[in-house]
Amino acid sequence: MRPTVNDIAREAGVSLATVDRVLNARPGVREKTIRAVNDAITKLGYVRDLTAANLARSRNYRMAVVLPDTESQFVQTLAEALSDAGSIAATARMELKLHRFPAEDPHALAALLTSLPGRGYAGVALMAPETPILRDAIRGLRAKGLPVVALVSDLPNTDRDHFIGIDNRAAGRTAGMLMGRFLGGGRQSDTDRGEVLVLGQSLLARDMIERRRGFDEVMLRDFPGLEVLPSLETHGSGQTLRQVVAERLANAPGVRGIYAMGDGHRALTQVLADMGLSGKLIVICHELTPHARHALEAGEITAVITQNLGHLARSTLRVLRAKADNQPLDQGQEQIRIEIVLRENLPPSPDSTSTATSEANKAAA
Amino acid sequence: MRPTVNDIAREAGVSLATVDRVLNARPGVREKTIRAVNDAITKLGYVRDLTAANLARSRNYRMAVVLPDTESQFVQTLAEALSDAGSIAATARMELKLHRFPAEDPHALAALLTSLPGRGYAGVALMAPETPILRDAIRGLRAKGLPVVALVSDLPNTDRDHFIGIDNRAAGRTAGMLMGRFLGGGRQSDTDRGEVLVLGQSLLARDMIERRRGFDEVMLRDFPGLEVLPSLETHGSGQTLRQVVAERLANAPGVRGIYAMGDGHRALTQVLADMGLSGKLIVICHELTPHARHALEAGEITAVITQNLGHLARSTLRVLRAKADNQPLDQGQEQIRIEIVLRENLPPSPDSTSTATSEANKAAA
DNA sequence: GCATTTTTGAGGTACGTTCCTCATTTAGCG
DNA sequence: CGCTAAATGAGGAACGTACCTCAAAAATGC
Repeated sequence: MRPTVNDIAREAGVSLATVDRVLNARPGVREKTIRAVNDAITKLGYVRDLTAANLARSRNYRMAVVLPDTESQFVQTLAEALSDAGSIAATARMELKLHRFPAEDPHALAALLTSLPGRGYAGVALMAPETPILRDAIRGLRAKGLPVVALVSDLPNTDRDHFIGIDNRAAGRTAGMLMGRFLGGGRQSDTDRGEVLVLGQSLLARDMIERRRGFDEVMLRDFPGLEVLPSLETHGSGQTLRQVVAERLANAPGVRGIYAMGDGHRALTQVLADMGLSGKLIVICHELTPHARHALEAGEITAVITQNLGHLARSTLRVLRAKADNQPLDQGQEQIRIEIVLRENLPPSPDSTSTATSEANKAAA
Repeated sequence: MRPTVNDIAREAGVSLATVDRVLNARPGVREKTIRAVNDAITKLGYVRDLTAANLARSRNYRMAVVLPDTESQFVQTLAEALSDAGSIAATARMELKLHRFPAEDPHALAALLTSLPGRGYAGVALMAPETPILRDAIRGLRAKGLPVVALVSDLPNTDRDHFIGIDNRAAGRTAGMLMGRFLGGGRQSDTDRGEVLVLGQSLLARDMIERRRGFDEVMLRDFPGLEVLPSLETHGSGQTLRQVVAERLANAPGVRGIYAMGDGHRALTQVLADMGLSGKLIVICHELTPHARHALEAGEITAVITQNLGHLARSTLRVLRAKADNQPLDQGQEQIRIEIVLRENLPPSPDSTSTATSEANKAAA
């Protein structure tokens, strides 16, 4: 049998109350006694039973997740992953509420954030671009004792407790290395000449900037024969994307690869198909959305750099809870990895994910 | 507030005892009453509080993990990951015991497995090659109600409840695609001629066979210009590896890539360095061991196909617990992905992993 | 309508913690 | 040494569920 607090008390020759004071760092215990209790703990190999502890505390975790109201498939998939993770975590006394804010309105976002503490939240996860007013709002949340976690895109100059997402600079470097190598680079033959097109939604978003920076870094250093063209902005519109890509490809016959830093896989594969270029270019893009999956399977996209959104969602919950409890994180588990997906290692489609809730219910019944 | 069993009883107009009977599928309740209770459950959105339930049951999960006593860095890293995950999971009433068996002795393994149920285990995870006697042993465990999970290498023809690991055939295909593309394949130029060396510990192990099969599949289909040489066996010995590789490379000047399906990264990079070939060949291998990390960083290895052992370890615990409780799995979470690691997306070294335990203790104190 | 079986209710104890209160002991200090 | 403040002990209630017993009520068969 595992030792309990009572065993510790007996072993240390103190009362249960004292053990409790030591365990929960309550004041009014002598150094010497604390040591005695800790010795007993290590001697018996006591491990606090968190289930019992949480029960006694009747601790529950109501968490807010704040996302932009963009309709992009990425944000949508993320929202689904989060709500799935939330409904599974319900058995562990967690509750997760999704909030949306108008993507281009920092003031609305700040107002929303400011209103959160009053609604009984124990923590906030947030995906948003960094603005001064957001910084203030986050400071306010932290001051009220709420942990704040940045999602997908970091907010390095704020008080946020943690960032959950990938290093976009490294992701860009990864894309660069793949692009260079796939184009036969590094072998100094004349075949590694050519041009590479880069697409981004908006060059203002920090993640896009970092990806581009990482991409350029590697291309310049390792693949000098390849010329990377200036980024084309799509502003999140498929229409614009098709237009600018078609125009550029028509004028630049030397283009052999495309690096798509943002969304818009469907528009991209479509314009390539229209021009009869499907499968003829090396196409590398980000985020394994359903469209990207199809395009990979069809050979229209060569590789996808992605982050596992299910992992990201579960990590968000774990990190928020740990921060709310002032507990340490399992760094290895919370590290979101930069995944490279080819057609060959495409994980099976998680179609069943959305039914996870109903399955859990069935089992409980 | 979340509804409790008492709320359900009140809502359904029955007693607490009846609700309990329904919830735990105990006999002696009329169909009609069961329906009333379930209606109340759905109406109030009741979710069973697993922490309280486990506490009441004083349920604890003592799990056995059985690994071969190989000294390979892979098995060692896996063992560490498992024991780390185990000590973290201790707070959730889980206890994990590692057992080793003589790698070449199926009878010793079977004897070990047969002795497990008596020792109070609630589940068994197992990494071992499939043999008839093992099949019987697993059947015996299952008959005694113990869930059995295959680790790393599947045991498809046994009664095992679940397999935790990657699809090695797909991993081989992934390696093949990378190898072909990195060697400039698919462009029909004469530069994609060349030979590829394949190394494996033993051609008998099922995972090696599958990797080789997947690799060949892609190479034949997509990169006909590249010739894949017959596998060289290293038998897990660095000595042998160095010898056979040196000999082959000396005799086959056309070799431009090496696919190492098994362990032995150190021996491989060493022989390449000795021959002045470091960084001159495309080298793809499996498992992100510490040596592989260094070699990646140094540019001696081009890419590593790997599975996240921390994830695998945590998944093992979750799956065993779910199986022991007859609960459904979160498929998305338990799916181990085939990861491609280049120098550019190498995750930060998890040096801190081994201190996770002490950190948790500190926090608890 | 009666006896019998089935179903339901009432109540209690337990799980391992947390977090109270109040009394008692001990240490520190002049 | 006595006084005060600090430290400790003793005990109990609570968290939400599981599981037990015994009695009461309802349904069933004849």
